[in-house]
Amino acid sequence: MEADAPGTAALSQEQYAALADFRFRLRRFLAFSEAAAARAGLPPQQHQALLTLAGHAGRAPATVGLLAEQLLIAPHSAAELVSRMVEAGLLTKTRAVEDRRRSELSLTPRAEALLRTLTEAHLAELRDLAPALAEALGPATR
Amino acid sequence: MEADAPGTAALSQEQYAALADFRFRLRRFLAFSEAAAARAGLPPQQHQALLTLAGHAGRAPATVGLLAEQLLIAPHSAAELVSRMVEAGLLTKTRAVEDRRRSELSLTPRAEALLRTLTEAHLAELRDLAPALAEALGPATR
DNA sequence: GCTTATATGTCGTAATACGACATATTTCAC
DNA sequence: GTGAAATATGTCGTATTACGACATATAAGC
Repeated sequence: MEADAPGTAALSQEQYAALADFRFRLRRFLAFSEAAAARAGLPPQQHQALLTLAGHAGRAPATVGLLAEQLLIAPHSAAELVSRMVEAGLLTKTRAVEDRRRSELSLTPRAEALLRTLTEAHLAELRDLAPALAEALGPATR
Repeated sequence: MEADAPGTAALSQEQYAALADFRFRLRRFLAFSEAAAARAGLPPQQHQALLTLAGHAGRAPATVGLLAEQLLIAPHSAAELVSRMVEAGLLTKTRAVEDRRRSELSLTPRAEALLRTLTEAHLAELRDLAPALAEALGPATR
């Protein structure tokens, strides 16, 4: 029973409320994150770029294209982002020797220090928010 | 042991990777959401406004200020958003009788139909993503 | 009734990702 | 191995949207 066609399904008030609540909690986490980055003098996307690169350490050298993939932006947008970050002294860019089309990216010491502080704050915040977020995740799907 | 001062704490490679993974999954969910809204002809923020209002149904009439609060934007930004949505035929705005400063908002039938479709798609997507998201939430805080 | 606070609204500005386009390098078919 | 196609990065002008600074209308408090 209750196999309503799309557009006919009876969505309950509770389902709207639960999904709205989930998105609200998400927004607050993201707002926390942006505020923390701003306090560190970083635009939010630059923070995400640093985190992505740090999380990728140990694997093949990171490139502009990798950043685009992970940040879900177009390659040429990643190129612009990287260019701003190099200018800000957060990244260094080196032409790869095996494939001279690629630029290999790495964090400067300043970027590493900023990211460490930010990551500590985020892990602490997530320790607080994770239970409620996970909770909000459940009801939305029932 | 290991009560390092901020900025000295040893963040493991795993912690960076886990947090990066969590944010990546979040981005993909948000990208799904934006794409779904776009398919429905809605800017993402207008979708969130509709969801917020629908989730609020049954309580005191929604106002521009409520929207600002829930979307974490400034009241005057919410006013602009609402104005665009009224123009798009998604919302109706009525001056409240008890307090003529307030505008009470409600969804048009078209908005309700769009939101229903979108919400169905989101609940389905979350049914898929919730386990992995919840999983990614845990390791990041350990 | 006068001051202060609240709710909404207007306008110009800033930030950033995009589309359209361009260049350099590599790969692949032949 | 050479030309065509694919890949990786880059440039520039544009669009979108939230903001700051400012403004108006209404309400509340004394």
